[in-house]
Parts: sequence; structure tokens; C-alpha cells
Amino acid sequence: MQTDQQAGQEAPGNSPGDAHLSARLRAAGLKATAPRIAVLDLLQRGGHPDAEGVYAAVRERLGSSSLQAVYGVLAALCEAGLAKKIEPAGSTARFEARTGDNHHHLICSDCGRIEDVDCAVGEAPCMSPVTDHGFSVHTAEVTYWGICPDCQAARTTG
Amino acid sequence: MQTDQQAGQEAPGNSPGDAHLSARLRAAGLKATAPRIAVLDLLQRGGHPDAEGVYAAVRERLGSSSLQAVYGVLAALCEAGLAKKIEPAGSTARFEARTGDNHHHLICSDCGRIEDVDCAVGEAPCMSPVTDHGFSVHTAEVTYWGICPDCQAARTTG
DNA sequence: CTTTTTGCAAATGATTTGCATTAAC
DNA sequence: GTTAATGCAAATCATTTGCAAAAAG
Repeated sequence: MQTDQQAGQEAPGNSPGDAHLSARLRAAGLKATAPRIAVLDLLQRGGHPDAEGVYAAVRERLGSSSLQAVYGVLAALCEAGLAKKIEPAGSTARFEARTGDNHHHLICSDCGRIEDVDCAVGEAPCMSPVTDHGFSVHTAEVTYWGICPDCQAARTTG
Repeated sequence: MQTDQQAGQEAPGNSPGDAHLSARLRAAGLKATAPRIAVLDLLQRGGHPDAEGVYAAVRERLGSSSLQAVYGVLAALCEAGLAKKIEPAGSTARFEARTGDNHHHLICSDCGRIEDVDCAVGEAPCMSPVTDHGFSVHTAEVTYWGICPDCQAARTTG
């Protein structure tokens, strides 16, 4: 049997810096698998990729995977609270790693680009609706729609 | 040729009070057809039905129709500014007739029930994001998620 | 009479599900 | 060794598209 490198061994395709990610996964009650580490690492870098985009990145990093597996990984991460699903009207679901803080999104109506935006007011801004209709409100989600700089330029130019 | 009732004749299944709706449709540049009148009338009554719900109502009123036609009617009404499409995360698209006023929505996480909510602050509340990332923002959409009274009761009881 | 709409069938595309194989613990 | 996760194929579901027949203006 091979005894070298038995401690802290990482799944193939992943780097030693991923030990931290493995720990986070285990802490969340999830097994630290290569696809999960790859997805979590990608999301940690910021951005708001969709399943297809995550799949592309995972595939590039690990060599192989499947889109369905990526959906599974994303669902697991979301359920564990390590990722959050964003579902902008009229486009595919996007995913992000920033959870816990109640931040909002600025989305380009043209290209779908998403940027994070902190709450306008210090604390949750529109957190309490004028009328609550008897609902017990647990979340307030603000989505700003606009045209990103690139698309503005494209409009002027084109 | 039949000369009786030539003026203001309504499509079958619709009532005389629909003259107003026909006028609104024509004013918006749309032909006043029975399915459109039925859909517009339903939406005018308030509520936030999905395509399936609209289809059921149209079918009950006109006797026949098709779900695809309803999708077409809804698309036409939205494009003409007579209706608005709401796409809550994790559920099918809903439609409403209240357009123009920048109101928001309160959605039940359990049953999907939707209530209208006016802007928290007088004018558009969270209209200007803290950081606009160079975007030209044209819309701010606020969605409050909560549990409606009925579902709260169901939770306590169940 | 000309153009738009309807109604139907078939297509699309994102996401989910079922199951045997494989990897984590 | 057990249990959970992956990878693949097939299924699902809301929504869109293409086209001939029907209705509106």
C-alpha cells in the first residue's frame, strides 16, 4: 500500500489550500467531495454563476463531472446554508456564496450581469411592509433592474 | 344581412359591461377579442393568478379556449402595458392588472399567496441603491416573503 | 378584404428524479 | 463496512413556437 501523502489528502484536481473548504463542508454536515470543493471554491471567489457556468468551471477543474451532479451539489450547498440561490425574473437560476448578510442585487436587464448591493438604509431597508396582511414577514428582497455600463455603451455605439 | 344590434356588439360569453374593456384594448392598439376581454376582466378584479388560473377562469366564462392562447393573450396584455408579469422565485409566473404604480409584493413562502404592498416610504423606497456600479437603474422591485395567516394557523394546528 | 388572433400540436429548455457505481468517513 | 454522493439517462413542467382556421377592423 502507498503510505505517502496519507494525511490531508485532497480529492484529485484540488489544491492544498482547499483544506479550509473541506473543513467548512464537514462543519456543515456535508462530506467533502471533489465536486463540492470545486463548486464552493468557485462561489467563494464572488460572482453569480448559473448552473451551466458552475458546471463549466467544475469540468475545467476536475476534468469530468455532470450537470446533474452540479445541480445536486448546488442544492446541497444551499440547503446547508453555504450558498444561496438567486432566481431573477426571466433568466436561469444563479448562485452565490455570500449568505447571512441581507444584501440585495442589481441586475442588468440586457445581459443579466448581477452585482451585489448592500442595504440602502443601515438595517434592512424595506424590511417592514406598510401593510402586512397578517403575514409574518421573514425576508425582504430588493432587486434593482438597470442597464450595466457595457450595455449602455453598446446601445450608444450600436 | 342582420342589422339588429350592429353597434357595440360583444363577443360571445361576454356581458355588456365589457364595452369599457373593449375600448381599453383598442386604445392600447389591440383587437378586442373575447379571450382578451375575459382575461382583462379577470385581472381587473385584482388577484395574482398564474396562467393556469387565468385559463380556468377564461374557460369557465367562454366555454372553450386553450392554455397556449391564454399565454398569448397575457403576453399581449403585458406588452401593451395592461398587465404585468410577476415571477416569484420557485413558482410559476403570476399576472396582475395594476400597472404604472410602483407597488410591491408580499408572498407566502408556504402557499404562494400574493398580496400587494405599497411602497414603504412615500416615494420609491429603496429606489437608489447604495452603489450603482455604473448601472442606470430603472426599476426597484421589493418582495417580502412571509407566512400568511392561513398557513400560520395550519402550522400551529398541524 | 387584410391583418391579427386563436387553438392545437409539437418543440424547447431548465431543473428534477431514479438508480447503480463510487467515494467519503 | 456503511452511508452518502456522483454520474448518467429518462422524466417533468412551464412556457414558446409554427401553422392553418377563424375573427376583428
